[in-house]
Amino acid sequence: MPQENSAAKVLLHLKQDILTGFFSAGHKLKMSALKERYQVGVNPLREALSQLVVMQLVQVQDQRGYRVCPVTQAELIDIYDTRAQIESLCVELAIERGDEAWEAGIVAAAYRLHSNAGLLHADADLQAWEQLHQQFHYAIVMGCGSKELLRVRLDLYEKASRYRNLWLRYNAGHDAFDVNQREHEQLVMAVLARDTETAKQLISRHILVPSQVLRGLL
Amino acid sequence: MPQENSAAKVLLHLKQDILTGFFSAGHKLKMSALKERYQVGVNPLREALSQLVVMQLVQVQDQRGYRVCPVTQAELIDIYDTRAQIESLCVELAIERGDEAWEAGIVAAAYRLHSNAGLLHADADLQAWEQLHQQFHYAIVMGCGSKELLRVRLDLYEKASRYRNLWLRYNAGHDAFDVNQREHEQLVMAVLARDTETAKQLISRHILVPSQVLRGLL
DNA sequence: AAGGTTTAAAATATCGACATTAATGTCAAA
DNA sequence: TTTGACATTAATGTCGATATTTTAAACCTT
Repeated sequence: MPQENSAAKVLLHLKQDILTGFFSAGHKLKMSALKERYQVGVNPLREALSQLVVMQLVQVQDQRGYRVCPVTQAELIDIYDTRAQIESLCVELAIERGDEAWEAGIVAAAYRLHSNAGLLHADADLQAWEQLHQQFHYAIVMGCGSKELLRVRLDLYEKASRYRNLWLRYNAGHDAFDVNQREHEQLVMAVLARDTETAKQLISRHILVPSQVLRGLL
Repeated sequence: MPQENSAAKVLLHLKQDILTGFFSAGHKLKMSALKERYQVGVNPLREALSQLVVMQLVQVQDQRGYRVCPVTQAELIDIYDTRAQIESLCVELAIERGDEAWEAGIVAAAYRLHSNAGLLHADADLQAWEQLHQQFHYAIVMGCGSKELLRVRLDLYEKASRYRNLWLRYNAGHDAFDVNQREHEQLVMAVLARDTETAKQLISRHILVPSQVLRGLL
């Protein structure tokens, strides 16, 4: 059994706690509290925190410890705009480079997402739906075939998660999701038809709409 | 005087040592050797190494320590292709959004780069030229106005540095630089004329040419 | 009472040491 | 000679302790 070092375990847990909002933006991350919560010493904690600093989820002030990066409206807009640009780029390249297996993957992921639309109405499984949603969009962009580009995309996705989690709570039970479903269908059609321009416009809007909702919340 | 913690100092130094090739690809990074070289204990070292793992410059094998990420031709191609895409995107947005101050900055940076072309023939100052080169391209892309996009671009630039340093040594004294100079002039003209398509093609080629030279070296 | 200074408390950053795990070398048996 | 098991060596990962720095609280001065 590959028992990974405790810094890695703490990293995953702490990252989740930040992305889900358990530790809210600007919150001071005291060593004593973190030691208590994750049951590890200071050194693994500092390793995990150092990594989160690189991911820009945590700030470090010298000799003054760590705190969760604050969220701002300017950053929200920037992240979502950039995500829209990067995702568009991925879609463009995927349409250019994708093969038949890629097409099949998209159809399969779209089917799974559509089948489980019911998850949206029960708050408990919102995260499960989000995972299917994520897998659907990944099925499309993976066709670009570039590990680096997909990594950039994932970084931005995770950075946006803190904001998105707000949006998910806000929209639970709202009908914004119906619009969402239609957008997915249109996107699949445009992508499979290799209609680059339409697909790029659709994916861009798909990402930017929640951002506009969120602006009102900050 | 803001005496930053030693992990941060080690990070900068170690990063340079990896990017410049002092620690070559695949090299095992033993704690004892690093302690000796940077004059610090294991904990600051582990912090710095953790951060480099996130930056994908260092790999960690559990209970088997750290080693410099290997370089492969596949990664080289992917990084440079992605850089070309991202830089094109930055240029496109910059042309769309840039103002007069942005234009002035480009002209100034181009002038400085052109004036110091002599640095190319003396090996000692190759890094100085590279810095001017970097500032020139930054002057162009900064017009896009997106911190996130510029950060992505910087990440890729740094990841490419290991490969680029090979290229710089290989090309020292060669006439590939003359071509380089002409490319810069053309790029400035296209950008200032707000000719998006030409500018994108030029910047893409500008990035991809060294990559093709490097393929032969790996 | 307001403001600045000193003192006490808490938190952080680093080191040294220890337990655990992997790598290396040795030796016997096939 | 090669192979496999065992012992030795080396390196990693973690914790507790310490020195330094920041934060706060109390105190004195005006």
